[in-house]
Amino acid sequence: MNKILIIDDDEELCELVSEYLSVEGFQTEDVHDGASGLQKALSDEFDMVILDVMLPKMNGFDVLRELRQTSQIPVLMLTARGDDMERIVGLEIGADDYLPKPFNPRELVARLRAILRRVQETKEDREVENGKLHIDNVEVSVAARSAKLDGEELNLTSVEFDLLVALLKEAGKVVPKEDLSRTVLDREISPFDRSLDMHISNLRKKLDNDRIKTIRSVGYIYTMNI
Amino acid sequence: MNKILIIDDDEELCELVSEYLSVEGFQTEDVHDGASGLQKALSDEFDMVILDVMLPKMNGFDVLRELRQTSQIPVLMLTARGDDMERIVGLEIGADDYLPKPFNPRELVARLRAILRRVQETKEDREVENGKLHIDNVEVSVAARSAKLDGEELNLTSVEFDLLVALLKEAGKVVPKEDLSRTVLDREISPFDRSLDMHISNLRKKLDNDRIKTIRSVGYIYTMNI
DNA sequence: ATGAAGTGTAAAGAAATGTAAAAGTTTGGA
DNA sequence: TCCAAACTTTTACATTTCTTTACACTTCAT
Repeated sequence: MNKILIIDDDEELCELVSEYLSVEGFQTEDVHDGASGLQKALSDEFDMVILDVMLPKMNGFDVLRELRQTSQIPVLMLTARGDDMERIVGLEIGADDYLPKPFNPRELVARLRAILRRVQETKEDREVENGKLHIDNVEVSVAARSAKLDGEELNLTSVEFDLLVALLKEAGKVVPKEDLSRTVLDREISPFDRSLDMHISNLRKKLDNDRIKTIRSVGYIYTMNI
Repeated sequence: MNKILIIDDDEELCELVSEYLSVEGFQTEDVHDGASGLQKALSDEFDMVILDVMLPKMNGFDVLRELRQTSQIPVLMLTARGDDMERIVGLEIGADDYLPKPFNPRELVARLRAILRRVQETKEDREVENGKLHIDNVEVSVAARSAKLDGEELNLTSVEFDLLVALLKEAGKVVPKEDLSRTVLDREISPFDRSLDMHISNLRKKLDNDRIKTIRSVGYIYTMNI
């Protein structure tokens, strides 16, 4: 569930929006001036901010500028209809979108979802780019050469780590022993080489889930839920 | 330089926008119907697409829907002013933003930058500028031959410093012992030469993080937090 | 069922690594 | 020049990691 912070001095509007958003599956909280809005926004408990430009004490642009010093939280700004300048300034100092008042609540939701989707995707892209593999309860960072099971660091040897990565990269597909030997042990497999089997055995012990299955006379597969 | 594909049947508008965008530092190319627009968009040579809704042969929504089957390229849609429905549909099927026509070119640029900012933030993590290596909490100035951990000067010997630089330059990749011996100790490694291992051991003590990992029978790797 | 081939894994053996301490080398000042 | 401190390399041994061996067990074709 996404938590959204609404910063707007119009309490009636806040209530209306909150109601609509809760129907759409968002959790909301609203504050009515810039200073306390900024404080809340920096508190790290929200996924997104809806920010009005016209505010008592500290206007929306000032809040946004302050916020962007340290935070990347997505911000959708509410502006007066037709004021192009305001829209531009907002986007240039780091708003993710704006919506002119008065707005259609359906459109508000569509925009919120568009922004969240964007953020989510770039996060995933970044993870992939940096070599993160995340399958069910195991999480592997290739760059950090660390593997976690249920959030807890696994103490894997170098070969075990490479083996896990090789399997996770092809999760759900059978990986032939020949391939594993080449990528993990860096040599061709020979008829009585049991080294790989031993590493599988040790890895299974450490993972302690039954995800690594054997495909007789072919290789191994890391199975996924669903 | 970012390459932008403009899909709009209004050739005059395409030219105007292209001109404006080139001044702002973008490269552009324009096509005037949906089918060839889709083809271009899938060609992987653009960083972003500006897509008009009203198009001959294949309208903007159809193009977007097709495009989203396989591509995550950012798309900004151009819609008729005031048509909420269009905006919403566009966002829901995967546009990253929309802009109602007629639009202020400054606003177009602001929106393009906002979207690209989101997408491009990935590349900023490692700075390798003017002889400085900065990875997580260690910072090395090659020119000054100084290394800092959490802002505090590390008292490294000459070999330790060179070793750290050699590892940081390839952070996230395994550096073979042979290479390290050549670049750091300036000699070929021999079977029972343990000098490098000692320097690694001493460097690890001083760094006091667990970033330097061993890859048995290959070399060492400086791992990164992601 | 029966045997051949493949697999699981404990345990022994081999190889590589970690590191304290000794030995050798360099450096900078008196 | 000589010495002492700082640095590097070698030595030696403990430890870890990887491979091989050995044997019990499973699977599959006959």
